[in-house]
Amino acid sequence: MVVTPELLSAFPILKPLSQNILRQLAEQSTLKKFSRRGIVLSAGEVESSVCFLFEGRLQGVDFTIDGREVGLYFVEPGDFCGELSLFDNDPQPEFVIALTAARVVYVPVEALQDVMLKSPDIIKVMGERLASRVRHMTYQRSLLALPSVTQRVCCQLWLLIPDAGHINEEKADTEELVEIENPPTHMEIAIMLSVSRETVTRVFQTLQNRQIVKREGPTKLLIKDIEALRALADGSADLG
Amino acid sequence: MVVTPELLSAFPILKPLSQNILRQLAEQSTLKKFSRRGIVLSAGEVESSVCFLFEGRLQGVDFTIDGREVGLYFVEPGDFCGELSLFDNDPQPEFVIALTAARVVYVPVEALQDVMLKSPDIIKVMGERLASRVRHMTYQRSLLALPSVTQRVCCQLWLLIPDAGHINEEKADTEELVEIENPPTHMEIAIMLSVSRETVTRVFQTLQNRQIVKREGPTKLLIKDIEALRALADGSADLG
DNA sequence: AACTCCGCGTGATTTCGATCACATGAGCCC
DNA sequence: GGGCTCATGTGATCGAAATCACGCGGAGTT
Repeated sequence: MVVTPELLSAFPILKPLSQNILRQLAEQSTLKKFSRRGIVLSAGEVESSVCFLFEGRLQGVDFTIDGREVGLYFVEPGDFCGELSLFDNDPQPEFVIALTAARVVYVPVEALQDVMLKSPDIIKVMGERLASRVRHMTYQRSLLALPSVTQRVCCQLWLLIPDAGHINEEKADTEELVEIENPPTHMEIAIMLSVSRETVTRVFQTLQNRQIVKREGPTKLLIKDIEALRALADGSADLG
Repeated sequence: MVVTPELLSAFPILKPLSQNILRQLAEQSTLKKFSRRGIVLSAGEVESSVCFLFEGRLQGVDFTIDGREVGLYFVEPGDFCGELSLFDNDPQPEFVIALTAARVVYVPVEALQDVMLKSPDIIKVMGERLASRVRHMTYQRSLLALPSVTQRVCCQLWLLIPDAGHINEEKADTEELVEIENPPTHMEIAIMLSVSRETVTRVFQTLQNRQIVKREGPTKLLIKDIEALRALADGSADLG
């Protein structure tokens, strides 16, 4: 499908580029639609693209030697994935699959590399992005060392809250209702944390009993008590 | 202590740089010695350096919310760490500590960034390096999902074998004795895999009973049966 | 409407590894 | 040498979560 420069400029990372460059990129890009479980990027792929997510949610997944699925990260709209191939020529290391119906813009790496050569800004931004990815993986790794599975699940849930960072500042309105659209399934959370699906279900069950979260239809999860969730996530409370 | 351009050129990543640039870098660099458990880099540090390891072994470590130590990666001589600060201005995310006595060259990020501006080669190499770090973290993450702790330990041990990659090719001489100098302690391996120190000890005990590995003095670990170790690592065998 | 698949919910059982509590022995520093 | 600390070795106990097994209901399909 046709990709317009306007579509590309919807992505923060591409926004600063000139109209000219955007047009050039757009020409080489394609828009693909995926339904749930669709494979956006395959591991081992040689000719690769950077995938900009327009709509939906993706998950990077890997597999252990014995075939277990491992969740690595989530991709939210406005963000992208597959950027590793910009930096080296090795194949894509992990799979990226669609968790919900999704629309993805594929930009060939070569096209983007050309742009990077011309505008050092983008190099810088891509470098920052990769660094941020490392930081994020480090944090995610430390989650796995938490002794309490409940705490792991609550931390992960916390990460799913839209711009969780800014919530700290406004302690006043803790009553604010936060919601997560199209939350990952229990299974998808489970593989992020290397716990069983049943365990995640049981944690969610308890959270609902305690009025901390609430399902609002099949596509929405309501966080009714942010403070309680934060306390569970940072370990100052537990579901004894 | 004084750093000479020759010392810097011992590092593969700096080797391609011109004598001029090396001299310039050397002027701003310092050499520090550490004894076991010394802190090479602190998390949260603002003014940071890239640390080139000349001798010894380092470990990147993080801590969970509840204070548990988490092992992230090992650094071998010729390699470096702390490179994240080259890409963004955020503080160093994890600690790096010396596992053995070590000699480390500190190169201030600003100096290295100047060099990067002038020679795009280095940018490229640093980008590749960061990408490789992501790949490595991804692999390490998938280790944590292995159901068998024995397998986890054997995989980690496999990663410690000097250039483990090339062993695949020479299947002929599987009798070759491989050795690991100054192997990490059981505790250091344990935190990499989020298992208890005792469990690591027990796995090693079994490996020694089966004549797969052998301690050779306090500073050397002998791999007596590479094939057996590989089989345990890839799951085609287990320590029933 | 009947069928199927998939995500969720829940109990019973079991097992593996954490934890605790030691012992032992090798450097190391006065 | 004597007394540190630190790495390793080992047994006993216990508990939390994996696994197994199943029910239930909603969404999509034919």
